[in-house]
Amino acid sequence: MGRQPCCDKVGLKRGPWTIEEDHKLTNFILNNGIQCWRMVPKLAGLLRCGKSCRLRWINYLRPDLKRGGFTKMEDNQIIQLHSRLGNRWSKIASHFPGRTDNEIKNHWNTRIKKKLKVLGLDPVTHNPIEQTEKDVSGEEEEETIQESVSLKEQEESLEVKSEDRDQAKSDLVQERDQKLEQDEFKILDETDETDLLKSYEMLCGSLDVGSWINQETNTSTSYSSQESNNLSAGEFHSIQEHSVSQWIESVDSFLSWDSFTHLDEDLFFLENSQCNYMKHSVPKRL
DNA sequence: AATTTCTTCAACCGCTGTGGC
DNA sequence: AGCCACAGCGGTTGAAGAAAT
Repeated sequence: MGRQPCCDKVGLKRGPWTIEEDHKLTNFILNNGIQCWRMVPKLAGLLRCGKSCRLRWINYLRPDLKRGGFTKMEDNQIIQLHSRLGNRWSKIASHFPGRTDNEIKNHWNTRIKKKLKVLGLDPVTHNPIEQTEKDVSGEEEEETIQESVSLKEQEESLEVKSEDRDQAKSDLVQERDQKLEQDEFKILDETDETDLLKSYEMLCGSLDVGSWINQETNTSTSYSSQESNNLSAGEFHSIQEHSVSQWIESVDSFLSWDSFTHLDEDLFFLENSQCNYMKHSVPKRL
Protein backbone atom coordinates (compact mmCIF):
# COMPACT_ATOMS: atom_id res chain seq x y z
CA MET A 1 0.00 0.00 0.00
CA GLY A 2 1.45 3.30 -1.05
CA ARG A 3 1.54 6.35 1.05
CA GLN A 4 -1.69 8.19 1.42
CA PRO A 5 -1.89 11.72 0.08
CA CYS A 6 -1.07 14.44 2.55
CA CYS A 7 -4.69 15.48 2.51
CA ASP A 8 -8.02 14.60 1.03
CA LYS A 9 -7.97 16.72 -2.09
CA VAL A 10 -11.64 16.32 -2.87
CA GLY A 11 -13.42 19.58 -2.23
CA LEU A 12 -10.26 21.45 -1.40
CA LYS A 13 -9.59 24.83 -2.92
CA ARG A 14 -6.54 25.41 -5.05
CA GLY A 15 -4.92 28.33 -6.77
CA PRO A 16 -4.34 31.87 -5.55
CA TRP A 17 -5.26 32.69 -1.97
CA THR A 18 -7.94 35.26 -1.23
CA ILE A 19 -7.55 38.02 1.33
CA GLU A 20 -10.11 36.32 3.50
CA GLU A 21 -8.17 33.08 3.48
CA ASP A 22 -5.00 34.95 4.31
CA HIS A 23 -6.72 36.58 7.26
CA LYS A 24 -8.03 33.28 8.52
CA LEU A 25 -4.67 31.59 8.31
CA THR A 26 -2.76 34.51 9.79
CA ASN A 27 -5.18 34.94 12.67
CA PHE A 28 -5.15 31.25 13.42
CA ILE A 29 -1.39 30.94 13.46
CA LEU A 30 -0.84 34.12 15.43
CA ASN A 31 -3.36 33.00 18.02
CA ASN A 32 -2.55 29.31 18.18
CA GLY A 33 0.89 28.81 16.75
CA ILE A 34 1.74 25.88 14.53
CA GLN A 35 1.32 22.43 16.01
CA CYS A 36 0.52 20.32 12.99
CA TRP A 37 0.06 21.69 9.49
CA ARG A 38 -2.36 18.93 8.66
CA MET A 39 -4.74 20.23 11.31
CA VAL A 40 -4.29 23.91 10.54
CA PRO A 41 -6.81 24.19 7.70
CA LYS A 42 -9.48 22.33 9.60
CA LEU A 43 -9.02 24.38 12.74
CA ALA A 44 -8.67 27.64 10.83
CA GLY A 45 -11.74 26.95 8.74
CA LEU A 46 -9.95 26.77 5.43
CA LEU A 47 -10.64 24.53 2.47
CA ARG A 48 -6.97 24.05 1.77
CA CYS A 49 -4.53 21.26 2.44
CA GLY A 50 -2.01 21.65 5.21
CA LYS A 51 0.81 21.75 2.75
CA SER A 52 -0.73 24.69 0.95
CA CYS A 53 -1.25 26.51 4.24
CA ARG A 54 2.33 25.94 5.24
CA LEU A 55 3.59 27.26 1.94
CA ARG A 56 1.36 30.30 2.07
CA TRP A 57 2.52 31.12 5.57
CA ILE A 58 6.21 30.58 4.92
CA ASN A 59 6.36 32.30 1.57
CA TYR A 60 3.89 35.10 2.00
CA LEU A 61 2.21 35.66 5.36
CA ARG A 62 5.04 35.31 7.84
CA PRO A 63 5.38 38.66 9.61
CA ASP A 64 9.18 38.67 9.47
CA LEU A 65 9.28 38.47 5.71
CA LYS A 66 11.33 41.07 3.90
CA ARG A 67 9.44 42.17 0.83
CA GLY A 68 10.82 43.99 -2.14
CA GLY A 69 13.53 43.49 -4.71
CA PHE A 70 16.96 42.15 -4.13
CA THR A 71 19.84 44.53 -3.75
CA LYS A 72 23.00 44.22 -5.75
CA MET A 73 24.76 43.07 -2.63
CA GLU A 74 22.20 40.37 -2.05
CA ASP A 75 22.61 39.30 -5.68
CA ASN A 76 26.33 39.00 -5.23
CA GLN A 77 25.99 37.06 -2.05
CA ILE A 78 23.50 34.69 -3.66
CA ILE A 79 25.95 34.06 -6.47
CA GLN A 80 28.74 33.35 -4.04
CA LEU A 81 26.60 31.05 -1.94
CA HIS A 82 25.25 29.27 -4.99
CA SER A 83 28.78 28.62 -6.19
CA ARG A 84 29.45 26.85 -2.91
CA LEU A 85 26.08 25.27 -2.12
CA GLY A 86 24.50 24.70 -5.51
CA ASN A 87 20.72 24.63 -5.70
CA ARG A 88 20.28 24.21 -1.98
CA TRP A 89 17.91 27.09 -1.79
CA SER A 90 16.91 26.68 1.81
CA LYS A 91 20.56 26.72 2.85
CA ILE A 92 21.11 29.81 0.78
CA ALA A 93 17.98 31.43 2.14
CA SER A 94 19.17 30.83 5.69
CA HIS A 95 21.81 33.49 5.03
CA PHE A 96 19.10 36.03 4.22
CA PRO A 97 16.82 36.77 7.16
CA GLY A 98 13.35 37.56 5.88
CA ARG A 99 13.89 35.95 2.50
CA THR A 100 12.38 32.62 1.53
CA ASP A 101 13.95 29.81 -0.39
CA ASN A 102 11.20 30.13 -2.98
CA GLU A 103 11.90 33.81 -3.43
CA ILE A 104 15.60 33.25 -3.85
CA LYS A 105 15.03 30.36 -6.22
CA ASN A 106 12.71 32.48 -8.35
CA HIS A 107 15.14 35.36 -8.31
CA TRP A 108 17.95 33.06 -9.34
CA ASN A 109 15.99 31.52 -12.19
CA THR A 110 14.60 34.77 -13.56
CA ARG A 111 17.36 37.30 -13.01
CA ILE A 112 20.69 36.05 -11.78
CA LYS A 113 20.95 33.22 -14.28
CA LYS A 114 20.58 35.69 -17.11
CA LYS A 115 23.00 38.07 -15.50
CA LEU A 116 25.64 35.35 -15.30
CA LYS A 117 25.04 34.30 -18.88
CA VAL A 118 25.52 37.87 -20.03
CA LEU A 119 28.82 37.86 -18.14
CA GLY A 120 29.77 34.68 -19.97
CA LEU A 121 29.52 32.47 -16.92
CA ASP A 122 27.77 29.16 -16.62
CA PRO A 123 25.09 29.51 -13.92
CA VAL A 124 25.60 25.91 -12.90
CA THR A 125 29.36 25.68 -12.69
CA HIS A 126 30.15 29.38 -12.39
CA ASN A 127 32.95 28.83 -14.85
CA PRO A 128 33.30 30.68 -18.13
CA ILE A 129 30.81 29.16 -20.56
CA GLU A 130 33.43 28.34 -23.18
CA GLN A 131 35.39 26.36 -20.62
CA THR A 132 32.31 24.58 -19.38
CA GLU A 133 31.33 23.52 -22.88
CA LYS A 134 34.79 22.17 -23.44
CA ASP A 135 34.61 20.26 -20.17
CA VAL A 136 31.33 18.74 -21.15
CA SER A 137 32.46 17.62 -24.57
CA GLY A 138 36.09 16.77 -25.03
CA GLU A 139 37.60 16.73 -21.62
CA GLU A 140 34.82 15.17 -19.66
CA GLU A 141 36.02 11.63 -20.04
CA GLU A 142 39.59 12.55 -19.37
CA GLU A 143 38.65 14.45 -16.26
CA THR A 144 36.51 11.63 -14.97
CA ILE A 145 39.41 9.28 -15.32
CA GLN A 146 41.73 11.75 -13.67
CA GLU A 147 39.38 12.30 -10.81
CA SER A 148 39.06 8.61 -10.24
CA VAL A 149 42.72 8.48 -9.32
CA SER A 150 43.06 9.39 -5.72
CA LEU A 151 45.43 12.06 -4.65
CA LYS A 152 47.41 9.47 -2.80
CA GLU A 153 47.85 7.43 -5.94
CA GLN A 154 48.93 10.51 -7.80
CA GLU A 155 51.42 11.17 -5.06
CA GLU A 156 52.83 7.67 -5.36
CA SER A 157 53.15 7.81 -9.11
CA LEU A 158 54.84 11.14 -8.87
CA GLU A 159 57.40 9.66 -6.52
CA VAL A 160 58.40 7.21 -9.20
CA LYS A 161 58.46 9.19 -12.39
CA SER A 162 58.90 12.87 -11.85
CA GLU A 163 62.30 14.47 -11.99
CA ASP A 164 60.87 17.43 -10.15
CA ARG A 165 59.11 15.11 -7.85
CA ASP A 166 59.70 17.08 -4.72
CA GLN A 167 58.21 20.17 -6.26
CA ALA A 168 55.35 18.28 -7.81
CA LYS A 169 54.65 16.47 -4.61
CA SER A 170 54.72 19.72 -2.75
CA ASP A 171 52.20 21.14 -5.20
CA LEU A 172 50.03 18.10 -4.85
CA VAL A 173 50.09 18.20 -1.08
CA GLN A 174 49.32 21.87 -1.23
CA GLU A 175 46.37 21.15 -3.51
CA ARG A 176 45.14 18.45 -1.19
CA ASP A 177 45.48 20.75 1.78
CA GLN A 178 43.51 23.36 -0.09
CA LYS A 179 40.77 20.84 -0.73
CA LEU A 180 40.76 19.85 2.90
CA GLU A 181 40.60 23.49 3.88
CA GLN A 182 37.72 24.03 1.53
CA ASP A 183 35.90 21.13 3.11
CA GLU A 184 36.59 22.50 6.55
CA PHE A 185 35.41 25.84 5.33
CA LYS A 186 32.12 24.35 4.31
CA ILE A 187 31.69 22.90 7.76
CA LEU A 188 32.64 26.21 9.24
CA ASP A 189 30.05 27.95 7.21
CA GLU A 190 27.38 25.62 8.43
CA THR A 191 28.28 25.63 12.06
CA ASP A 192 29.24 29.26 12.46
CA GLU A 193 32.34 28.31 14.32
CA THR A 194 35.09 30.85 14.18
CA ASP A 195 38.58 30.38 13.02
CA LEU A 196 40.96 33.11 12.10
CA LEU A 197 42.62 31.55 9.11
CA LYS A 198 39.40 30.17 7.63
CA SER A 199 37.74 33.48 8.11
CA TYR A 200 40.45 35.20 6.18
CA GLU A 201 39.92 32.73 3.38
CA MET A 202 36.25 33.30 3.64
CA LEU A 203 36.84 36.96 3.28
CA CYS A 204 38.85 36.43 0.14
CA GLY A 205 36.34 33.95 -1.20
CA SER A 206 33.39 36.10 -0.40
CA LEU A 207 34.37 39.22 -2.20
CA ASP A 208 32.92 39.82 -5.58
CA VAL A 209 35.85 38.57 -7.54
CA GLY A 210 33.88 38.58 -10.76
CA SER A 211 33.12 42.25 -10.48
CA TRP A 212 36.64 42.94 -9.47
CA ILE A 213 37.95 41.14 -12.50
CA ASN A 214 35.54 43.05 -14.66
CA GLN A 215 36.83 46.25 -13.17
CA GLU A 216 40.32 45.09 -13.84
CA THR A 217 39.47 44.31 -17.42
CA ASN A 218 38.19 47.81 -17.90
CA THR A 219 41.56 49.33 -17.14
CA SER A 220 44.00 50.17 -19.88
CA THR A 221 46.56 47.65 -18.70
CA SER A 222 44.21 44.73 -18.59
CA TYR A 223 42.06 42.70 -20.88
CA SER A 224 38.85 44.07 -22.26
CA SER A 225 35.80 41.88 -22.14
CA GLN A 226 35.89 41.73 -25.91
CA GLU A 227 39.43 40.49 -25.82
CA SER A 228 38.66 37.95 -23.18
CA ASN A 229 35.86 36.64 -25.31
CA ASN A 230 38.39 35.88 -27.99
CA LEU A 231 40.66 33.98 -25.68
CA SER A 232 40.78 30.25 -25.44
CA ALA A 233 39.32 28.69 -22.36
CA GLY A 234 42.75 27.90 -21.00
CA GLU A 235 44.02 31.42 -21.56
CA PHE A 236 40.97 32.92 -20.01
CA HIS A 237 41.21 30.62 -17.03
CA SER A 238 44.85 31.47 -16.62
CA ILE A 239 44.07 35.17 -16.72
CA GLN A 240 41.35 34.63 -14.18
CA GLU A 241 43.69 32.83 -11.87
CA HIS A 242 46.25 35.50 -12.33
CA SER A 243 43.67 38.15 -11.64
CA VAL A 244 42.44 36.39 -8.56
CA SER A 245 45.92 36.07 -7.14
CA GLN A 246 46.55 39.71 -8.00
CA TRP A 247 43.34 40.54 -6.27
CA ILE A 248 44.27 38.63 -3.14
CA GLU A 249 47.62 40.39 -3.07
CA SER A 250 45.93 43.73 -3.45
CA VAL A 251 43.46 42.86 -0.73
CA ASP A 252 46.39 41.95 1.44
CA SER A 253 48.05 45.26 0.80
CA PHE A 254 45.15 47.62 1.18
CA LEU A 255 43.29 45.78 3.83
CA SER A 256 43.20 47.78 6.97
CA TRP A 257 40.73 46.13 9.24
CA ASP A 258 39.95 49.38 10.92
CA SER A 259 38.94 50.95 7.66
CA PHE A 260 36.99 47.93 6.57
CA THR A 261 33.67 49.64 6.42
CA HIS A 262 34.93 52.21 3.94
CA LEU A 263 35.37 49.76 1.14
CA ASP A 264 33.39 50.13 -1.99
CA GLU A 265 29.75 49.13 -1.85
CA ASP A 266 30.47 46.37 -4.31
CA LEU A 267 32.24 44.51 -1.54
CA PHE A 268 28.85 43.27 -0.67
CA PHE A 269 29.74 41.16 2.31
CA LEU A 270 30.28 44.20 4.47
CA GLU A 271 26.64 44.97 4.77
CA ASN A 272 25.06 41.60 5.14
CA SER A 273 24.95 38.83 7.62
CA GLN A 274 28.06 37.22 6.33
CA CYS A 275 29.78 40.51 6.86
CA ASN A 276 28.60 40.61 10.42
CA TYR A 277 29.93 37.15 10.82
CA MET A 278 33.21 38.32 9.40
CA LYS A 279 33.41 41.31 11.67
CA HIS A 280 32.93 39.12 14.69
CA SER A 281 35.09 36.27 13.62
CA VAL A 282 38.08 38.18 12.26
CA PRO A 283 39.00 40.53 15.02
CA LYS A 284 42.64 40.93 14.09
CA ARG A 285 44.67 41.45 11.01
CA LEU A 286 46.59 38.36 10.02
C1' DA B 1 -5.86 49.82 -29.69
C1' DA B 2 -5.31 44.98 -30.30
C1' DT B 3 -2.56 41.16 -30.26
C1' DT B 4 1.42 38.53 -29.28
C1' DT B 5 5.44 37.49 -26.68
C1' DC B 6 8.04 37.73 -22.58
C1' DT B 7 8.75 37.94 -17.62
C1' DT B 8 7.71 37.22 -12.99
C1' DC B 9 6.51 34.72 -9.03
C1' DA B 10 2.92 32.30 -6.23
C1' DA B 11 1.54 27.88 -5.93
C1' DC B 12 1.68 23.07 -6.88
C1' DC B 13 3.83 18.44 -7.35
C1' DG B 14 6.58 14.77 -6.25
C1' DC B 15 10.30 13.31 -3.78
C1' DT B 16 13.33 12.77 0.44
C1' DG B 17 14.45 12.79 5.33
C1' DT B 18 12.95 12.00 9.85
C1' DG B 19 10.65 10.29 13.75
C1' DG B 20 7.08 7.46 15.92
C1' DC B 21 5.06 3.11 16.25
C1' DA C 1 13.16 -3.70 10.05
C1' DG C 2 9.31 -1.94 7.90
C1' DC C 3 5.45 1.06 7.57
C1' DC C 4 3.33 5.38 7.97
C1' DA C 5 2.63 10.38 8.59
C1' DC C 6 4.47 14.56 8.32
C1' DA C 7 7.63 18.51 7.33
C1' DG C 8 10.55 20.29 4.23
C1' DC C 9 12.89 20.78 -0.16
C1' DG C 10 13.69 21.71 -5.07
C1' DG C 11 11.78 21.51 -9.77
C1' DT C 12 8.11 22.97 -12.46
C1' DT C 13 3.85 25.17 -13.91
C1' DG C 14 0.63 28.59 -15.20
C1' DA C 15 -1.83 32.97 -14.36
C1' DA C 16 -1.20 37.73 -14.50
C1' DG C 17 0.99 41.72 -15.80
C1' DA C 18 4.47 44.11 -18.69
C1' DA C 19 6.67 44.95 -22.89
C1' DA C 20 7.02 44.58 -27.72
C1' DT C 21 5.03 44.51 -32.22
